[in-house]
Amino acid sequence: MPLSQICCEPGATPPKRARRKQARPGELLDAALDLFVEKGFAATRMEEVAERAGVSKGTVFLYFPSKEDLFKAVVRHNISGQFPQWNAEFESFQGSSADMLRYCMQTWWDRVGATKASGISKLMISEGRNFPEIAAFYQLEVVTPGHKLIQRVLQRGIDQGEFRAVDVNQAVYGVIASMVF
Amino acid sequence: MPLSQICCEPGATPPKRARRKQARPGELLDAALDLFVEKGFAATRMEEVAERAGVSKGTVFLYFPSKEDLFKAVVRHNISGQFPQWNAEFESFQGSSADMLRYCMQTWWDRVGATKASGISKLMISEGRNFPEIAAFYQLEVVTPGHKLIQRVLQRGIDQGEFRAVDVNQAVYGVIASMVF
DNA sequence: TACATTACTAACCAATCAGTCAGTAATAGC
DNA sequence: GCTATTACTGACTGATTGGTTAGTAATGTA
Repeated sequence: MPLSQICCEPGATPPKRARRKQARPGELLDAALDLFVEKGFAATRMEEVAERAGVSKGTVFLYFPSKEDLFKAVVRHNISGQFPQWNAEFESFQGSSADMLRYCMQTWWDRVGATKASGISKLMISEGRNFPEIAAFYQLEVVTPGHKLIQRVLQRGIDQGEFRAVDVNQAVYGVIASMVF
Repeated sequence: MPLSQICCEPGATPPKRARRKQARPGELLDAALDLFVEKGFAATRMEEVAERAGVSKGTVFLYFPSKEDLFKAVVRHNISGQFPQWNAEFESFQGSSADMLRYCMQTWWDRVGATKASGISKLMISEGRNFPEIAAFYQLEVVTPGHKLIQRVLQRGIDQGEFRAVDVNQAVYGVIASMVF
């Protein structure tokens, strides 16, 4: 069912130019996520994003100033925007560090690994080199925070005598690798 | 030293428009390999290839009808063109299959893995999806023949009682993985 | 109903780049 | 030297696409 009909009674002629300021950003982000994951950053055209969201190309630029900004917004909306919450949960977590590590990994898997958003990571691997600006952004907002969070969990386990005192940075890569695969 | 001076005595004014039909294809292939590996397929411009080879853009299209054809020629020149020789060596190889496998892997490493050409494989992983025509070509001319060659070596070893009778297709992936990493 | 505001559209612009071609200069044949 | 051939050039074209903007229609307010 086309989006334009969701808000209208069946049979009613949908207006050609609906004004739905509230819903646009989310719909554009969803359309962009689909297309970026499916076709990559470079191959996704802004007009396609617009078409899939049911608006004209100009409207996309009304909500996002550039293609890069749209992509960044997609990453924030689907991945990095969750770090504050995760960090807060880390602070208040009461159980063992092993449970906490399991919880972190499970949460990541449910919210990112098993969703369309996982395609974003693959995308960065393949296209990052061609778009340094975006690669730097991804490093800053996803890679580094993720690394730091796992690091803190492992360090907590070591400090509390739960884990052996291995090299934390090395161990982080082990954890990440097991999630990527 | 600019290529245009190699063939001229020092001090002589090099002609602005040298005619060197013999040397052009090789020089263009070398320039293209460097740029494709360094910047990827999409990001490499034909005019850059021309510039690095010391000719104008038009000349590139004189020797290669399209960018895709240039890329295919690079792959053939650096990788797949060696399969006929490798297959011939397989036919006439007299030693043990284990030696043969070692020899295959060593040769691959010397001629491809340890050279710039290895960048082509990485390139296909990252850009293959955006250029189906090229991906199909690479599959047909590199992946499948390589797979088949290793398969034959392993099968020979099993037939002669040298190797255990494992699943050949699975084992091929093991061999390839050890070379890729 | 009349007017003001603004979400939205579509035609447009400008930059990029693969591919073309009319013309030029280096060589070959005489 | 003179003419024919052809390797080579570089200005051009056309298609693509990110981004702009003048104008339009939906909505709010009175």
